[in-house]
This record gives sequence, C-alpha cells and structure tokens, in this order.
Amino acid sequence: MRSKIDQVGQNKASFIEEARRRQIVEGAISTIASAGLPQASLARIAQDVGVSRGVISYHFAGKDELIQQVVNALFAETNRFIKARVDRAPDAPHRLRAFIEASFEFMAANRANFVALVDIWGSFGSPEAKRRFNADMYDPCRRHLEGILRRGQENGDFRDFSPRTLAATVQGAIDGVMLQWVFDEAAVDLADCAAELAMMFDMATRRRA
Amino acid sequence: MRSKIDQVGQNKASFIEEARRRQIVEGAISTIASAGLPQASLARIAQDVGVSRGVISYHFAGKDELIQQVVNALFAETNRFIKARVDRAPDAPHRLRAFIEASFEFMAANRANFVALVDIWGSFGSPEAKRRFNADMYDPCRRHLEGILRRGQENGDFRDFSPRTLAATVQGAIDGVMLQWVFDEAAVDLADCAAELAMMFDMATRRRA
Amino acid sequence: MRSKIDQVGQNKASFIEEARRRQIVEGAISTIASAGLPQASLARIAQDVGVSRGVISYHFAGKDELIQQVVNALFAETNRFIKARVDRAPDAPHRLRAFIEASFEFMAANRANFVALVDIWGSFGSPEAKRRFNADMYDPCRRHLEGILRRGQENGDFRDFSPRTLAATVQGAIDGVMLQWVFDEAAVDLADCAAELAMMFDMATRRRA
Amino acid sequence: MRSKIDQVGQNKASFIEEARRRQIVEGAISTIASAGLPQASLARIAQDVGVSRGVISYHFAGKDELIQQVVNALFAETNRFIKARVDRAPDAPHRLRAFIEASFEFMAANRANFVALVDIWGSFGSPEAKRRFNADMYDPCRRHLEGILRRGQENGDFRDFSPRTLAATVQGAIDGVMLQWVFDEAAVDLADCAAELAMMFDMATRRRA
DNA sequence: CATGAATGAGTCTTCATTCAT
DNA sequence: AATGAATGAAGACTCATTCAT
Repeated sequence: MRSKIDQVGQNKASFIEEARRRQIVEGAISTIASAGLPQASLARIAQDVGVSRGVISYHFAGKDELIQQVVNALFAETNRFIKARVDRAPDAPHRLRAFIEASFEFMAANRANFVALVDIWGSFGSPEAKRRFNADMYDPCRRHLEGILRRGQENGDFRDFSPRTLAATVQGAIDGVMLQWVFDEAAVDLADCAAELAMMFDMATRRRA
Repeated sequence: MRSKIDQVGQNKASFIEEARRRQIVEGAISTIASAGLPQASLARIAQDVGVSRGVISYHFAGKDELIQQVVNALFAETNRFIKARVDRAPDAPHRLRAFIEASFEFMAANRANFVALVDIWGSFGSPEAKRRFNADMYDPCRRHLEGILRRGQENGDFRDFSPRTLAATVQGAIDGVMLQWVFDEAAVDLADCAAELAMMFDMATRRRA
Repeated sequence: MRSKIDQVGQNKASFIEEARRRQIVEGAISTIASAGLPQASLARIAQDVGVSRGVISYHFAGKDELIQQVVNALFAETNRFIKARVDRAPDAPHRLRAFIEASFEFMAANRANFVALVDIWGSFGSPEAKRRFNADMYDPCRRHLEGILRRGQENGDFRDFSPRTLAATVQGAIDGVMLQWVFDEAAVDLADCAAELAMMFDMATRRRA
Repeated sequence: MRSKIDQVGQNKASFIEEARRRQIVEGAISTIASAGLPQASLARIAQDVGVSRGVISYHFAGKDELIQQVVNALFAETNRFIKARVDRAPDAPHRLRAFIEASFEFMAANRANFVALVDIWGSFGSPEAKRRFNADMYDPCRRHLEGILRRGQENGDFRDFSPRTLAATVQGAIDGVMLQWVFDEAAVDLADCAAELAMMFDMATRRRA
C-alpha cells in the first residue's frame, strides 16, 4: 500500500515535470520557427509558452540543454514517423521509397519543426560541436538508410554500390530540398520533388535487368 | 586638372576601401568557419583580421551589412567557378554533369566557405528574411540549372519533366550532401557522392532510347 | 484532558521544531564552511541537510534570520566552552590564560565553525549592520575578558592598564591568528601561537615585582 | 621622430587605461566599504564612479578580476607604507615596533580600505581560493615580519623563539584589533591598542638581561 | 509539516555601435 | 582612415521567496 502511494506520488511528480518540459520544448520549437533562433531568447520562449522567465531555468540546466532537448525531440519525432512507414514496406525497394516519401510527408505536416531545425543547424560554434551533432543525430539516420540498402543488395534487389555513399546521398537530397522549402514554402513543390527523388533513387539502385 | 587629381584621389580611395572591405569579408568568413557565427563578434573578427574594433563599423553600415557581403562573396565566388565549368561543356547533359562536379570540386577546395555558409543559413530571424535570402541567393542558382535543363529538353537531349522541380532537386542534393560534410569532413566521401549524383541525374534526365 | 493533549502536542511540536532548526543551522554552518557563504544558497543548504527547498523558509523568516541563528549558535557554543574553562581557574592570571588556551583548543576542534564565521564576518552590508553584529556578539566577549582583567587588577594580581584596551587586544590576537588558520590550516601552528600569546599576555599583565 | 610619436601615443593610451583602472578600483573600495561587498554590484560601483555599466567589463575581465585588483591595491598600498617606516628604523627591535605602529597609523588614515578588506576576507568560496589568497597576500606580510625577527635573533637583540610563529602572532594581533575597529570605529582605541601591542611584543622578544 | 514548482527581481556579461581624437 | 574608449541594451542565469497540494 505504501509503495503504491509513493509510486503514485513519484509518477505524478515525474508526469508534471515531463509535461512541463515537453511544453517548453514545443514552445521553443514554435518560437524558433517563427522568430528565428537568434531572437529566441529564453524570455521570449517563456512568454510564448505563457510562463515566467525562471521556469525554463528551473526545468533545464541552461539554454544549451533546452536546445539539445529540442534537437532530440525534432529527430525522435521524425525518425519515429519514418520508421513506422519503412517497417510496413514489403521489400528493400519499397522501403527506400517509403523512407523518401515519409520524409517529405512528415515535413509537409510539420513545417515548424524543420524551420527550427535549419536554424539550429547553424548554431553549433566549434567544429567539435558540429561533429558531435552529426554523430548523435545524422549518423543514426544514415545507418538506417544504409541498413535498408545493404539488405537490398544481399537480397539481390539492388545493384552493387557503396551503401554508405548512397545513404548520404539519399539523406542529403531530402535535406537539401527541405532547406529550400524552409526558406520559402513556395519555392519548391514538395510532392513533386518527393516523386522525382523516389523515382530517381529507385532507378539508381535497382539491378539492371 | 583638379578633377583629375580628385579622380585619382577617389580611385585610390576606392581601391583602398575595396581592399579593406574584401579583407574584412574574408576575415569574417574565416572567423565564422572556425568559431561559429554565434561566437563571431565584430570584435573577434577585427582581432582575427588584425585591425581595430571600429574599422568594421567604419567600412560597413553594421553587422547585418557585413554578413550580407559575406553571403554575396560566398555565392559570387561559387557561382563564378561553376559557371566557368558549365560554359565549357558542349551540350546540356554535359553541362548538368559539369554543374554537379564543379559544385563538389569547389566545396572540397574551399571548405571554410561552406562551413560559414551553413552557419549563416540558420541566422535569418524572420520568415521574411529567409524568403529574401532564398530569392536573392538560391533562385539564381536554380534558374541557372533550370536554363540548362530547359535547353536540354528543347534540344531533345532530355526527357520531359518539370525543369523547376528538377533544378530544386539537383541543387538540394548537392547542398544536402555538403551539409553533412560540413558537420564532419570524414562523414561523407565528397568524390563518391559527386560521381553517384552525376550518374543518377544523368540517368534521370536522359530521354529513354 | 484536552489541555493536556494540546500541551503534549505543542511540546512535541516545539521539540520537533527546535530539532529541525538546529539541524538546518548546523547544515548551514557545514555548507558555508565547505563551499563559502556566496555559494551557500538556501537550495544548496537544503540539499546538504537532505530536506526540500521550502523547509528552510518554513522554519526561518528568511535567509537573514538563518544566518543570524548561525551566528548565534557559533558564538554561544564557543562562549559556553570558554566560560566553563575560565570558571574552573583559581585566579585572574589563570583565568586569562584559560581564556586564551580554551579559545585555541575550541578552534582546533571545531574548524568548520570558524571557517563559516570568517565568511559571515564580511557579509554585513551596511556599517550599521556591522555595528550591530559587533555590539551583539563581540561586546560580550570583550566584557567577559574585561571582567577578568579588572578583577585581577582589583586583587592586585595585574598591573595598571586599560582593561578595555587589553580586552580588545587579547580578543584581537586570538581572532587574527584564527583568521590566518582559517585561510590555510597549514599556515600557522595553533598550539604554538596559543602558548606564545598566553605567555606574552601573562608577562604583559602581571604586576612587576 | 616617429618613434617618439608612437611612444607618446602608447604612453598616453596606457596612461588613460591605467588611470581608469585605478579610478574604478578606488571606486570599488569605496562602494564595498560603504555598502558591503554583497551589495557592491558592478552596476552600483559604476554608478558611484560615475561611469556606465559597461566600462568595468571593458577594463576588467570580470568581477573576479576587479576584486583581485582591489585586493592587490589594498595590500600594495599598506605594505608600501609599512615598509617605508620599517626601513627607516635602526635595528630589529625598532623595526618590529615600526611595523606595528605603522600598521595602526595606516589603518587610522585609510578606514575604507580595511572595511573593504574585511568584506573581501569572507568572499572566497572554496578552501582552495582561501588558501591562494593566504599564499599571495598574507605570506609576504608574515615573511617580512619573519625576516625582521630572524635578523634580530642573529644580531642577538632577540631571544630564542620561532620567528614563524611570532610573525603569525604579530600579524594576527594587528588584524584582530583591526577587525573590531572595522565593525565599530568606537569599539576600540586604535592608538592605545598599538601602544599596548608594541610594548608587549617588545617585552616578549627581547633577550632577558 | 513538508514539498517542490513557480516567480521575478537582480547580477554578470557580451556586444554592436558611437564618437572624440 | 583608423583607433579604442565608452555606452547601454539585451542576454543567460541565480536565487530567495511564495504557495497550492
């Protein structure tokens, strides 16, 4: 009985804590997306969330940790969506296509996430910080793609190529189109680009008959 | 007589002025690339260039103008290099290939430029500023590509597709790979990616026999 | 019956209350001694004591009152020890010696108390606050010494001097040596200093034969 | 000619810089003395000096450096005064007396310095910082005294004792009396204490006839 | 009694910019 | 043309204190 009370108490505390953190992280994404990272001061984020200035410092060790959590949230959400789509596909070619299509679909539905992401891309001071971001965030994406491509080669669906290089290329093509779309929503047609890229990478990977 | 002296004086002044501006712009690129935009204060740039704090404010209206000049310099230099290569190619397919290969070649030879560029990418506060950057800097690149593609279609070298969408896709693929390479030089093999993309876009654009 | 219960309740409450206050005061001394007063936030003290942040505010009107209680505890404990030693001495010269020796003995056994005290010494903002601290805490010490010295003069054990000045001098010598020892335990030999001061003040107060 | 101009330029620059630093350091001493270290924010110091908030940050790396410079100034000025007096004395006993008397004389003439010093005494967070302060500031004082005492022993003017311990005792007695006087100017008679201590240490060090 | 989330005032610090020399 | 001292706004962060649970 006692353990139950304690548990409830702890869960409640954790729950409130987690809810606040999520709320602040989402508010930060929204503020960054609408005002730009340089203008997204803790004061402004707090104001947008509707809490006092000190709350953020209370829940996060500092601005660095908040941004880190934003990045984590951004990638986690995207990856979860893509993975679900990819896992539903029957074979490697379809999985590759699902990866590309899901990426663009998620973009279209979550513009603020990517606007914020582009701002954060350029905010890492040192080369070392850039490297760490790449290792923590981009490597898993590339490895996911690499796995799809490699298994496709093993099954004989794909021709011979460097899975590593093609993974970087697929991810790069998606990100690069996204970048232009972030700068101006009207500059590129997301659906057309998705279709074009899906077709191109399909052609480029399939074994010649 | 007097006007001549004045002219000489002005020309000399203009020359010195221009030289100083170029020197500062190049120093800014170098500082941004090595320390990151957030750490690249005017004081630090001035220190790296080896001039006093006030010189930058003397030659530029403000930090915004300096960054704008940096962006201009970055794109101008890149575009000049690519254009020279493209113009030497005999037909549309070769011009497209030249565009891609020249892009990667220039990257490899001017890493600091692109590290700085990625930092600046994320520094535009408002959506409006992002849009303007896109219109001023990216649109010309896409239009250049679009022209190559459209003429290729007119000549019958290329199949039917949306030149606009494919231009965005080509540029996107180049930028996206560049981004990963900026984060970590060792993360991607630039030459392999260049070859892969050149081949893919060649296949994707050519008219089916 | 009821009153009895209430009384018991109150006594128990008072007892718990007092225990908590003592616990917090002692925790504060320890935290101040190890981290320094500037770093000894209520949050940190609470953490070191092992209670929640709000408990201190619950039991003390504010940080000022807590520090005041710390000062009280510091002086009370020290004075109790010294007084017990002094009262055991047979005559004025022995009482003076006992005062000095007990002071150093208590120091050696309660280092944290004095490290904390030195930090608090310097934390009184206004001249008025300094004066009040002196009146409340140092005056009693000097008066204790003054009484010893004056009675020694009345008994003919001591030569003629200003008891007030000598009291300040004795207390000063003790505190000044303590200060150096607080800064660096290895900087001074407490026992040697105690012996030296005891001897010196003995010589300086005794009536010339 | 050119070198002269340059030299003048540099000297002037250095001179202005040094003057400002001195001005700020003296302002800081005055503010600390009147308001207490905890209330002596950079904003308040700047206001008292009559300059803008940013000037202090411009001339000092941070508050820590400012306080360090205050400490340096405090000790340098005091030591210079004492040393001049001591050096004029003919032999060791007179030098010891000069040390004590000069200390008290300087105190009386520079109250703010010592009020500030007592506040700073307690502001060193970690034991390590306290140790460093002791090593940098107090050790030279004690070594000065130690030298006087040791040479007095070698000349046969002083009896046998530990110069190190007696140095700590002399310095301690001076500081401890000073402390009480800092808390309340009326609490101790500086001149009387000086005379008493000078006499006592004279008696305590002299060789018995 | 106790908790800890929330507050907002206050502090240090950085920085673009101005201006007298 | 260049300097660098000075400014003041804006930022992140700390902390004593309050209060609903």
